[in-house]
This record gives sequence, structure tokens and C-alpha cells, in this order.
Amino acid sequence: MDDVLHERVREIIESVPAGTVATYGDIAALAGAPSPRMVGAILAEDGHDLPWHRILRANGTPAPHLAHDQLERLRAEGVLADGQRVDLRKYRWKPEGEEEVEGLLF
DNA sequence: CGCGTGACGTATC
DNA sequence: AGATACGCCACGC
Repeated sequence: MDDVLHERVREIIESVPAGTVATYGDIAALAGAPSPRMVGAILAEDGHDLPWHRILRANGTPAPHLAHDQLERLRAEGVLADGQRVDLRKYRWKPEGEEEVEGLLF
């Protein structure tokens, strides 16, 4: 195994259902990542197969270079964004109990 | 081993 | 509302 963390992050992101979004910090916490930066780094490296468009920043705004594409993809899934910001309070993915327990304890 | 860089976060001004 | 500072950790040089 290259990196458990690597696999973990990918798994978490794949677990995010359509129409929902998660923040880098959430993914990092659920995956047990030391810092949210790793989430971005992993996505930049192996995020091609993952629904990266469902990952937003802490304030509900997507990455600068992807913002345009990201918001459009999200809109197609039912996640309406106010031109720039997404309603995290409404679309924020809430992890199911077993997922976080299984992940954190392992 | 130090330094810069990065799809980040929080605090502060 | 914007910009700045610091922390955080992996990766390349």
C-alpha cells in the first residue's frame, strides 16, 4: 500500500453522494489527514477519478481555477450556488456514524 | 537538511 | 469586503 491516507481520502470523497458537498477540512478530519492541505494535494494528484467537484473550501467557495467548472457540475447535481458560494449549511455532507467510527478507529 | 510550493484553515487587521 | 500571517504536512530541488 502506497499510503493508507491516500486511499482513505479517495474513499471518503467517493462516499460523498451526489447533490452534496464536503469541505477539505471535513475530508481531512474524516480521513484522519494531518492537514487539509493533503486533501488538495491528493486531489491534484489522483483526483481525476474522484468527484472532486463536490469538494469545496471551508467557506463554501470552490478552488479559484476550477470554480467555473465546479459550480456548473454541482448545479447539474442539484447544488445551486450563488454565483460564487454554495450553501454549505444546506448541501454539506453529513458523514454516517459508521463511516467516521470505522475510519477513525480502523 | 533547508526552502519553496500547493485544489487549505483559522485568526487578525 | 479584501489582504496578511502563521500553521500544517507532503514533495521536489
